[in-house]
Amino acid sequence: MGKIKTGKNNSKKDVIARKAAALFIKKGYTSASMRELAEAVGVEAPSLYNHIGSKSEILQTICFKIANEFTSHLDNTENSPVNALAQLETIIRFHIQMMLNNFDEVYVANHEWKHLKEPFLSNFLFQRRGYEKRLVVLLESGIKSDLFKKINPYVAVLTILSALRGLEFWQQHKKNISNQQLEEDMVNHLIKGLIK
Amino acid sequence: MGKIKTGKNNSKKDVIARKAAALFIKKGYTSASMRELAEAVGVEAPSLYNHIGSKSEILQTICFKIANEFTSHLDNTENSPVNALAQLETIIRFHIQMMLNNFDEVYVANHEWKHLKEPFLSNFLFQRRGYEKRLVVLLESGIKSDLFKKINPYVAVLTILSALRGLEFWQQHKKNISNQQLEEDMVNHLIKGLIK
DNA sequence: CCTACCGATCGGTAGG
DNA sequence: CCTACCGATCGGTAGG
Repeated sequence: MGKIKTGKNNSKKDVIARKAAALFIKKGYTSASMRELAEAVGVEAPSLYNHIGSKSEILQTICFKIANEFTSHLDNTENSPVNALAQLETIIRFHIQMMLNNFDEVYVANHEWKHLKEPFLSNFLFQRRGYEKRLVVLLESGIKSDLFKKINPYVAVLTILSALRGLEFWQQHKKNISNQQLEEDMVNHLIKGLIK
Repeated sequence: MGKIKTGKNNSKKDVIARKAAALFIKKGYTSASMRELAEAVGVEAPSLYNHIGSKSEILQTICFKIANEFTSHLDNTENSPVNALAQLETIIRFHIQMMLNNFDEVYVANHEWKHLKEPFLSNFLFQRRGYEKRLVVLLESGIKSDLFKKINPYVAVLTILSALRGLEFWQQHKKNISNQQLEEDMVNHLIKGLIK
């Protein structure tokens, strides 16, 4: 009875999604052709359409899956009974873990959302903007509580989110440093700075 | 004799380059068609080829112009007689100024280099990698001089470069804060951290 | 700088 | 899941 699988993670649709994410990273959404994707999956191009609706549907699935994971983690964090500094640290660590453990999908969501079709494009941007605004509120509350410096909270959120996004470039260096140390050093830098 | 112009900044080739950068941002290199570019310039598509060699040549010009500006600024900074902290601050401020003043071209160089053709792709990555390595050396020297914490220098460089790149997203907020203050807050955050 | 047009490739469908 | 194929669009050329 080898047919019973652990969840749906090995269905053809999931294989297509995984191969698509890798291909979108390598070539970009527009340059990645359905024929190339079919070859990676091991079928002819028209056969893909037995499992998916369209090329853009694949992109939508990836982008919103990731966006929803970040949003729901933020929901949980905001409801936790710790102060703004501890909440911010939790969020930073979550971003680092997402980058390290879901690299392909996070990368695609960060880089290829531009190619979403309406209304998905507007929905995605709306959701991302909402996420950023909630982080700004968190920073503001930390400033008011005298936990943080009197810095512009928009600039701080931009700086933090951008630095975290930069973990995309980490693959190259992976060998020289453990994920654990990477996380500690980055959290430390973003919160406490560079100077002794 | 109104034909004498200030430099070559208004030649048709420059107009094409500027419109192309804006179009590459909006649609991505692959999705931006030469027909759209022609329309933005105000000619028919085949006429573009009287001024440029190919679509990919436009991308090459943009990417290497920006890469060379960063590299030559780093050359100058390394030769200046100040310590590692002051050098790092100078570099950070230069990145911020480049993002604010040459937004379109920096954005294209950061996002669309993937579509460069060989050998340009390899050259570009080699140059960028060299730039990053020189920053790592600068960080290491600052750590040895006890100016900086004992943090992993690769992580610190990644964090700083990524945060600076994130100024791409700044356009939206521009109204609420001056460029001057943006620069001070970001320099402050990246060097001294967030905590009081 | 234009009109006319080329071969290549695209996402996707028909039909079995 | 395949073969056969569609209309649309691409970057670029010929020729004037």
